[in-house]
Amino acid sequence: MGRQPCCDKVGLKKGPWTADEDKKLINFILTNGQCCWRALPKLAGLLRCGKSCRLRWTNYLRPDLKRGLLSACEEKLVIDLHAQLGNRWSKIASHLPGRTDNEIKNHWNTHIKKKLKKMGIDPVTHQPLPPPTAVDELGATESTTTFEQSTISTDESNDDKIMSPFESSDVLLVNSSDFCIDEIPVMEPHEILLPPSDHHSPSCSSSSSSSNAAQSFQDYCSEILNTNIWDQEFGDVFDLLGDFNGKAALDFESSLPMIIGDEDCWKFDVM
DNA sequence: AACTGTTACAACCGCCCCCCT
DNA sequence: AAGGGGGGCGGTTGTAACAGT
Repeated sequence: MGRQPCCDKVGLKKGPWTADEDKKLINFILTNGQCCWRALPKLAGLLRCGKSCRLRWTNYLRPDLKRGLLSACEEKLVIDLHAQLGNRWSKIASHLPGRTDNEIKNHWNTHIKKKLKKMGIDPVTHQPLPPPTAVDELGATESTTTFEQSTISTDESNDDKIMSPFESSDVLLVNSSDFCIDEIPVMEPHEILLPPSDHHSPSCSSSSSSSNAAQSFQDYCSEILNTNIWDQEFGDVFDLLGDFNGKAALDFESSLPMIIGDEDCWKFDVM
């Protein structure tokens, strides 16, 4: 009855990952690349289920992740994309390189929802909220409107028809090979390119040329593993990775915007 | 200083989709 | 064409950190 669990949960560890587990996971992927997640924990010597490993890697350990709060421009983009895509966080994340669906979802639930409500905008429908009723003021009712009830279709087949907010006179820089989280390739460690380690600029700051950014993941991880980073904040470590360093662009597939650049390049009036 | 409430986010759960056989 | 398995996705939970009293 029902489907088998993704793994035999007996004896498997749950909860927060330790530095040692992280190290094992990174070491394994560094050596072997991403392979079958189900088999990975055993091969890597981890008492975790494959799913947990995948999540840990994609949401936290992946070297191309940006850390820290979403910038104002990213936030605007998220709101705009949410208006068009609804809660399809992975789709939204694919337009923000270095951000994960989980991160965006969390940020939406903890920050943006409240901001929109304060502004009198329904975070579900993106329409102006009706004036609060007495019942609302007692906090007894929460909006029960679902995204499906809104005017925006969530039908997958309509993805192509999504209106770009940048249809007018915006200058768009388009690069079809731009990184897209939705399409994380199975990479060998040597295929992962990183910015130089002296790149410490904060998010959305103007930053230096990326032309010298080629450093293999292998080199990078070796550096990390040799410098006892496991005693440090992970954020400090992956800050080495810097941030994206280019322009805002239009994603070919969906005609939706995606950030590939710094804030100065963000010329779109999203709201 | 101690306690309580709130916030933020990492991690888990279960369903769904897609690919392979 | 059907069934099964792996991976992806969105919703939810747990908990640490922080703020307020």
